[in-house]
Amino acid sequence: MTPADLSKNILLILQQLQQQGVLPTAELPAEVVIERPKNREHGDWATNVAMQFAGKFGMNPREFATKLAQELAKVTGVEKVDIAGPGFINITLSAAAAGELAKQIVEAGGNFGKGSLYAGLKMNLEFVSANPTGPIHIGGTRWAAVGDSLARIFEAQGANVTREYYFNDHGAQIDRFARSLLAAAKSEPAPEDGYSGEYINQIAAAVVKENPSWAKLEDSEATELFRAGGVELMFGEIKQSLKDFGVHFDVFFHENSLYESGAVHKAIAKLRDLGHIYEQDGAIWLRSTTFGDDRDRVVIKSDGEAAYIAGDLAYYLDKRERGFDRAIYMLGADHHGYVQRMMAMCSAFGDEPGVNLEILIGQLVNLVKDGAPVRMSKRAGTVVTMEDLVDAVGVDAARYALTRSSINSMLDIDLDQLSKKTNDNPVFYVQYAHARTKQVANNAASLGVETSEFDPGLLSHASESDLLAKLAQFPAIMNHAAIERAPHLVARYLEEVAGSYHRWYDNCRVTPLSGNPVETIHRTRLWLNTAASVVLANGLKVLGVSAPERM
RNA sequence: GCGCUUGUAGCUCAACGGAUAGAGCAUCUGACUACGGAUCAGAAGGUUGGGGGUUCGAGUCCCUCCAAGCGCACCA
Repeated sequence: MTPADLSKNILLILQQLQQQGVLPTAELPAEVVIERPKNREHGDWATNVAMQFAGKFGMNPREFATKLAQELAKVTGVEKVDIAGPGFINITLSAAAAGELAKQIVEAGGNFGKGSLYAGLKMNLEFVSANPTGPIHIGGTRWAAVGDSLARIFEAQGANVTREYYFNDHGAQIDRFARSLLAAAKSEPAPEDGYSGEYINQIAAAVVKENPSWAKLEDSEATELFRAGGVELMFGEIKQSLKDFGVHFDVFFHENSLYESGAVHKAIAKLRDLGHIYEQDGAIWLRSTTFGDDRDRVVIKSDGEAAYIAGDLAYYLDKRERGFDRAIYMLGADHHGYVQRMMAMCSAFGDEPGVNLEILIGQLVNLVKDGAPVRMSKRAGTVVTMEDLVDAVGVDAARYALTRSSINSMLDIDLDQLSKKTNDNPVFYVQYAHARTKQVANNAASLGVETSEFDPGLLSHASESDLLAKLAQFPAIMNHAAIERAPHLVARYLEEVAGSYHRWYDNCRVTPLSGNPVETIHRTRLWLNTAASVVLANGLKVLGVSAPERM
């Protein structure tokens, strides 16, 4: 008996009561929410359905709750139903009904926690998309961790997810990058608005090595040489970093390709046909104010060059033409000003904002040293890259730390904390719980405890009831995390599971004390131990964190 | 000035509009001749930034004020 089962049962009972005329006909709730009460005395599960819907039936909540409770108490596996406060319905399950779940989880294995919320939906999730003018720094690293987890969460709901990275390899910043490389090759100071740093020197040297005759070229040709070579090297480095971080992208999309293929002009032509393009002051404009933007946007500048948004138009159209039902962009808070114009663009194409196009804004990562914020600066040596972070704490700790907070909150990364390699990351708490499940299983095997028996009624200790209830919530957590686009919910949940598991371990032995016989209860607990193992492993996988057998 | 996000324990952060606001770290006190002590039990720690409002019920929704980060281009 899981919370989902309870929910279904309650809906069924409400329908029956209506048919019997006990309840008046009124629209039934689409879903009955079952919660785990914070207070143990309130039973195993609780629902507030009476308070939320009694009004619609013209009844007071307690009266409604009483009628529902009478029927609910008859359901097999339900031991006790109480009505509390303004109309909470508190449900206590029999130990056997609750314990049944251990076996279900073990049998579901890697599938436990999956759902069908987005079955068949083609999603394009674009994240990181850091400019290829330098290595990925800590901010982009956050999106790498969160975005990949989110993709896994969507996939667990049946979505077909394409992870995509957009390389801004077109336009002025790449020009600056190319000129910076050329300057470095000539041992000249970096251009005023250019890039500098050790990595620029290294890339320049690498391009020089590949093209020994570069110095004979005109500056314009040499710049092209350095552009192509530099961008290529940067791509390679970024891809390698992402791979080392455990993040796989299905598509690396090059902005430049939109210009080379004519997709930009095609997109503008389409908008022109739709009547949303006009000309003024020598420039081509998108009338985005029609769709809620606070001003119209220049698409082609008066000098004939495309504005940045031109690429975005073509890129979005390209995604839709590739068959994606939903294009999700993950952007940093410094880009939140784009949301309105992007949504306007979506509308202009005749699509539905928020459905076909969704933009997730995440807050930036702050660097902190000695309690004071520091600005990332190459000269001051305070740039923290993805590689730096991984070198300092490892992939598991890095991904976990970046994923366990809501993207709506700013994250402080403490430089000293990083270099200390401390044990205060909760990931170790969770991983240790998983390792423990494996060690317990090993001990059980060597002492001849097997899964040949399962008597769920024996899982009656308070810590077992607590652990079972916690495990039962995993599918709901995964569903919620998908709807809210919030991978941190999974991390927080795992910490709770780990806590429940550790407490259970402390109270209930899977292997008998030496000299004592193996009994049914030990064999039954082995199922629960494996169930905990399954949930911890499935959850850690969603976060891209390893589930070690020993630490 | 306008907009987006945030403000919760000493610190980092949780909490579908639900009951006594929770974890980890840090602090203090206990627990292995018992499946790994990277653990557990317990203590302490809060006017959820201030003030109004909505309702059976508000950290959560609305208004307002305060504070912080970010953004308001024919830059990318």
